[in-house]
Order: sequence, then C-alpha cells, then structure tokens
Amino acid sequence: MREPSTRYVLLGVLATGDAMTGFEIRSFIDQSVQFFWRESYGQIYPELKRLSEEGLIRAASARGRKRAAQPWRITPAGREALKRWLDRPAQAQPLRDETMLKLFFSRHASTAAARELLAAARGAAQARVAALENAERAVLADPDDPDLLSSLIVIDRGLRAARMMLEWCARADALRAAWDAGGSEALLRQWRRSQ
Amino acid sequence: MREPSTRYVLLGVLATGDAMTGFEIRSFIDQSVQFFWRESYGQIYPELKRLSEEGLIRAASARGRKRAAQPWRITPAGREALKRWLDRPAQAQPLRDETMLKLFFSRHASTAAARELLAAARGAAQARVAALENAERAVLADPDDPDLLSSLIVIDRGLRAARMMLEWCARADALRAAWDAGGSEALLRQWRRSQ
DNA sequence: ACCCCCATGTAAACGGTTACATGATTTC
DNA sequence: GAAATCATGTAACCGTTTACATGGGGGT
Repeated sequence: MREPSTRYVLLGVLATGDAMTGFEIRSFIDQSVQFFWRESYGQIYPELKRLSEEGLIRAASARGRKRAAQPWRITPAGREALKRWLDRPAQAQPLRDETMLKLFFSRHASTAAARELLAAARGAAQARVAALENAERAVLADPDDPDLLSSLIVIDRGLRAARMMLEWCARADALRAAWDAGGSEALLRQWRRSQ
Repeated sequence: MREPSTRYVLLGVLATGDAMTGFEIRSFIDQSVQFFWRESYGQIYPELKRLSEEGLIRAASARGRKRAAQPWRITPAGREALKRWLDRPAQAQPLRDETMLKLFFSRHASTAAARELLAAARGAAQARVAALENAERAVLADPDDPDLLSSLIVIDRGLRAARMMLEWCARADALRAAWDAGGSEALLRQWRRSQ
C-alpha cells in the first residue's frame, strides 16, 4: 500500500496559516513547488471535502466579499497529521523519464530525431534555469517570508538539476560525436576523458 | 490525451533483435534503465497481447527448450511504430518528488525530522552512485554492445544526477545551519556565497 | 452587454501497482 | 524431492488527468 500525498500537500499549504480556497491552493502550488509537484482540481476539491469531514481542516467562510468561494483553514488536528507525515521517511523517488527512455532507444531512430531529443532537453533545461532564477529573485525580494529557507533549498535543488542537465547535454553530444567519428574505441576514449 | 509509453518500452527492448519473453523483457528493463523507468507484469503481459493483435510483435515459439514461456519478436511494423514514436518529442518530464515536498514543508516538522529527510536523501544518492558505478563497469566490460553509446549516455546522466544530489545535500545542510545560527540575514549571506 | 478571471465540482477514462493464483524447469 | 527460479496471467484497487458543466464578479 502506498500512501497518497495529495492531502498532505493541501495541509502543508494551509499550514502557512492563511485561509485559502481550493483555487488559491492550486495557484500557490503552481507558484512555489511547480518543479516537483502538481495537483489538479479533480484531486483538490474532493480531497478538501474529505479533509474537512475528518476534521483536519474547517471552513472559514467569513471573508470580505461574499462569494461562492470556499476558503479553508487548517485545524490543530490537521497540523498534527501533517507533522506525523513529515516524520515518516519519504517514499517513491520520481521515476519514468520519457526523454531518457527515448534517448536510450535512439539508435533505432534517425540521427536527426536523436539530435532533436537532446536539443529539446537543452531548451527545457535553459527555460528551467531562467524560470528558477526568476523565482530566486522573487524569493530574495522578501527576506521575511517564513518559507525563505525551504524556498531557497528547493530552488537550489532545481537550479542544480537544470544546470546538471545542460552539462549532461553537452557531454552526450560529445559522446555521440566521438561515436560517429570513430566507433566504440573513440567513444571509450572520450568517456575516459574528464571522467 | 496522453500517450502511453509502456508499449514503446516493450518495442524498444525487442528492437535489439532477440526474441524475449515478458519475463526477460522485465529483467532487461530492471538491468538497463532501472533508474528512470520501471514496468510491472500487470502492464507487460496485457500489453504484449495487444501488440501482437496489432501485428507489432509476433510469437516466436520455437526455442530450444519447450516451455510455457512465450518469446516475442518485433515485426517490421513494430519497428516503424517505434521509430514514429521516437520521432515525436518527449512529453511529461518526471514530476512528484516526495522528498522535495516534505523538505519544502519541513518548517512545520521537528528539526530532527528535517535532518532525517536530508540524511535519507544523502544515503539514497550514495547508494545510487555505487550502483551506477557498477553498471558503468559492466557496460565498459563489453565494448561491442550495440547499446554502448546509449548506455553510457544514460549512466552519465544518472551519475551526474546522483552527484548533484550529494552536493545539494551538503548545501542544504549549510543553509539550514546558517539559518539556525543567525536567521534570515545569515541565511542570505550563506546563499550569496558560492552562488 | 460582453468577456475574462475566479471558482467549484463531477464523471469517465486511464495508467499503474499490488496481490493473488498457478505451474513449469532447473539445480542442488 | 525440495527449493529456487522462470514464467504467465488476472482482478481489484487507486490515484490522476481530462473533459465537461456551471456560475459569480469585476472591468471595459
């Protein structure tokens, strides 16, 4: 049995203290942890209902404007549940990277397709670096954010991952070029260099 | 609509040329691309049946020993389908990293729990480096493997990712220590250093 | 009056894992 | 002949995405 983590994302976001609607929670997720987590409304709304039935969150109806919007607030029981989850070791590292899969099988494709795959990976990594540098700037602009430490740790991870991808793309190009030029011997020579 | 990639993994493995049973395909996946892909029998067997109905693979019954085992061979149509898939750009970069999620919310946990999370991540990364260095040795021992280039590219990616994680763990520790010692000012000083 | 954004929700389909059942073959 | 390994398959369950339906509020 695997434990669903969706509920804990919701609790974690609400743990900041502010009452938020499902829509706002989703926006928050898209802004803060977008690079390693995503949630769809189809998950969020039913889960919020369940959480409130279990007493881990409660409706905080009174807001300035009267609306159909339903803001939620975390309860003490919710904070405890979140804490218990955080105390448990994390499971399930991310798996299933389609780019890697295609690259691994790329000798069955045209060389153009293989080059295309690497180029796309490079483009994605560059975009990611740019997005993360923006996020970094935004975080540094507000040094009193209680999430400052967490945000920086997470952004650092994202930046390192993206830059690693750029280096790896260059390396993959070099390996491929060596292979094209001189087969397995040249490839192995290239591999041993800067290893 | 998202495209299922399971079928193409099967085709990709069979494209090597050898006839293989579902069991052997799974073993091959576990040995070659285990770090970014996994398949379960519950996916493999029904999908093999479907592929054979579509004429992308065909049964290659006659093997030396008579068995319940059912080896499959890729057909020309299967190779074309694989190629078409490889020509399309890859979608869906891997998402949902529970470790990152917990770390992001870790200010709501005990400091012991946060340290524990990082320690586990470091341990996992070290194990991964060791496993990948073994894989590297195994690959280098057989320079005539037609998958040599792909394997090295993939191993390189895995090694870079794992080593990046080790560096990031150290950095995260340093950031956390700075925060504990001197709050956000010390944290920001530490952040700017070696940035 | 119209459009865009905010906002909630549901149903269907899908992909995937897990658990379970079963049995052949090899090796010791 | 027992144990380990090779091997196939299915059913149930679960989490997730997608598409669809609906409507209020603010701005132009």
